[in-house]
Amino acid sequence: MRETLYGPKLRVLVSLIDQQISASLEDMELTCSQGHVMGFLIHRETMPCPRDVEEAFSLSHPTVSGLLSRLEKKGFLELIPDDQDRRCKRIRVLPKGRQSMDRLHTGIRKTEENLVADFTPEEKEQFFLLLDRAIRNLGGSVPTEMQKEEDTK
Amino acid sequence: MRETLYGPKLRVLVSLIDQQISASLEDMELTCSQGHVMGFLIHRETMPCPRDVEEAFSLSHPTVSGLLSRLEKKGFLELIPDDQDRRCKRIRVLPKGRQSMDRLHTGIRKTEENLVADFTPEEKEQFFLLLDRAIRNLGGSVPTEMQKEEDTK
DNA sequence: GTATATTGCGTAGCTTGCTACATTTATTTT
DNA sequence: AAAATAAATGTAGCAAGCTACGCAATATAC
Repeated sequence: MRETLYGPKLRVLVSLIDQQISASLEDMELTCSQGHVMGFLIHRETMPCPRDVEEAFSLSHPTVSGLLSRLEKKGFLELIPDDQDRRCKRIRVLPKGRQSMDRLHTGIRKTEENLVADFTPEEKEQFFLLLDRAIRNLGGSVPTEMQKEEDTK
Repeated sequence: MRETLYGPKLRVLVSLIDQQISASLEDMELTCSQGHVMGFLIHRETMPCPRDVEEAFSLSHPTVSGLLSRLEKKGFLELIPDDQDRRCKRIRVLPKGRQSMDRLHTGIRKTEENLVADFTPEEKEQFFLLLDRAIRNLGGSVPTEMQKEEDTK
């Protein structure tokens, strides 16, 4: 009867993913979190607001606020007040932000590939489903991330 | 053909685990990280030094330093200069620290149970193995955690 | 139409992680 | 023995996560 803790394994895994993606983003002045946010922003045709980022990544609004303001300071995006709803801000990705896309994508893609390098297609699918169920078991909601708009429920 | 990213799911899962364990430790004035460190410290018969904590959790020394000083401030432990080697400090767990153990263990256990609440035994085993393989695929080593001293290599 | 929620965001202040640099003590070289 | 190296910790400063509180704008209730 061995101690079977998932928590520590999950923690290590996340930190390895972070390290690997950060390394690939190093020369772009982007951290891993910032990279993911940029990835999300670039894939939206309508200009998202901070709230959308919160929901996409299950982050609190002060965290998102900090991320966006740092990205703005570095010239990756602009925050523009919305005329329709003056509570909201619209996020406009600037050229510098758009340039980061390729690097980011290959970084994430490569890390994701490495992660499941020796998995069979069935195991990949299984891993996916188990993660989703675990998230729901803890009362969380599965991140939709990079999905196209139509299948976001 | 949908985008299949494991990273975001893993991130969300870790953050849910943290929240849940933290919640169970709330009335002990302990955070999740502090709880884990206390768990480690209590299971050592010889008084550990900060360096041991660094290695056990793969944390940097400033991080450990911060954790320990907060735990000291709250009366869970004492940091005592070592006479043999005056560079080192020895960590003495105080009674208040010892009392935290039960709460911590049930907190972790309950979260772990919730996580895989609707998993069949086979799925639990599968999840385990997939996590281990993913960690190895990214060049990491599977955490041993809370092991007894004799089987720590 | 006014009163009351609700929503979106800002700020303050905390913990936890990091890197980089400094300091002190031990150890190793020479 | 003196000098150089290594080891354990301290400190500064940053990013990223959080909660709690506040405020302005919108939506809802009555």
